Amino acid sequence: MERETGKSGPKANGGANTAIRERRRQQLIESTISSIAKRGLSDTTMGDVAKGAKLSHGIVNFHFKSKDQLLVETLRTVTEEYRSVWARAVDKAGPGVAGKLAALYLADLDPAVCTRKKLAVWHAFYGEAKSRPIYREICDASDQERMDAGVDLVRRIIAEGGYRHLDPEATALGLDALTDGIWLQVLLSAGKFDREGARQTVRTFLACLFPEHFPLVERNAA
Amino acid sequence: MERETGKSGPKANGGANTAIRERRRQQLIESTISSIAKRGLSDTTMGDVAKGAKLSHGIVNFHFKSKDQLLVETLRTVTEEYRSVWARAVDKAGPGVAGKLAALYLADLDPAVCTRKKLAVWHAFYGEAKSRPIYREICDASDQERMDAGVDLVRRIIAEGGYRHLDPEATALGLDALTDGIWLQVLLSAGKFDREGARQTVRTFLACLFPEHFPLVERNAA
DNA sequence: AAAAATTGATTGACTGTTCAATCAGAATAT
DNA sequence: ATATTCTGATTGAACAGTCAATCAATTTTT
Repeated sequence: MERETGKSGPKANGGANTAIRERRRQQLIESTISSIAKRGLSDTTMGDVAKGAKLSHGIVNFHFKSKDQLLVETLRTVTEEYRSVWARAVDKAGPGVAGKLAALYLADLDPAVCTRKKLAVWHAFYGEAKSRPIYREICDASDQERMDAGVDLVRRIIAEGGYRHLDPEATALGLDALTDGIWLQVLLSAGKFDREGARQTVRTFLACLFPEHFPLVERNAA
Repeated sequence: MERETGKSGPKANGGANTAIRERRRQQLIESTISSIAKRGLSDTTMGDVAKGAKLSHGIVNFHFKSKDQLLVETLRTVTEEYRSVWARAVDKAGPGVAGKLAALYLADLDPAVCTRKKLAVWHAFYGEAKSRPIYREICDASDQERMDAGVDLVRRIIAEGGYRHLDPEATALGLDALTDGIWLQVLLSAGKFDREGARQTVRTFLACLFPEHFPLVERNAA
């Protein structure tokens, strides 16, 4: 039955129902995130994922070649989301270096990425990064990009403020470590995370590093 | 070699050869650490552990009631080791507050704890902390103790230096985050970790926070 | 002789993957 | 328009493999 002749064109049904396909994939990835956050990576089964997405058992392997691929794409999704959050934050910040710098490092505390659910996913993969090089590759690209952005801004603020005692790479690495560490505290703290407090801490550290750019506000002896 | 005769009492052979028993347990825990670091937590099997310890597969369940218990005791061991490292470091440091403070936070970079193997173990458990409350309990005790020590020292150094703009809890939390974040970088960096550089970074942050206590050395424009 | 360790086998539960059958919706043909 | 055909999406069951745990018989160590 010659169907592909005529208007259908070459890719005919190749991109058949891409809409529903993509929605299902998103749905399953979302369910994977939830399951990892709730049960951990090792206790997340294909059945859990399917059930969480309110789909049948066998469907996961229809949309994803294997469990491994599902996990990889889940990590990729979360990573990409994070990347876009900090990139947009830096972009939105004013033209000043200090503002951009603060935006970059405070972006880690954005409610869109700084939730226990998301952080549980990150760290679940971190725990296996050593045995699964692919996990590292995915994160590395994002991390490197952010690190470069940080070093660039730090270098510029050092030039502006004459902070001769600071090394750009080391300082950016330290600020990176600071926010990563705060993430860990969010993950391990039993829900009682003070976001505003964390933002204040980051600002204080920035103020101590770059006093010419960030005002050191006297605290009330509360 | 009077073992269970005489004084052993009622539990007779219950605690028969405690020495060798304890050595085997340590041996198996050590193997568990290596396996987690190499394969990740979810791919670590009882067989792997036994093989790594060069013991037979049936023996693991002889020394540990279950796999879960083995994992818990592994985490406990690593945690305890860490605790003793920083406690000793603070103790050994001179009487000055600044020295103790530096010792506390630099202890995280001690080669005894700051190895990818050990850090992989930590983070493997972190990834499942949410679903396994027992993991959190073990870490929490240690973390709280260290946090208290940090807050105490920070509070004293603030008093000494009149750093009125710093909040003790927030600052200690930030320094904690800094070293935790460096750990993460060690774990994810492909082996090329610069320990001395990390120590320098920590010192620089301390110097910016407490300039009266830590000299801010001018860097050579390298 | 008693404790510790080994070996091999076995059980039961669980999991990722495959697959035949069915469904739903749109395109095609009548 | 109606019937027919096609195809991707979905289901549920079955399969094959793995793993933790247990056990009995045996050997080694102390």
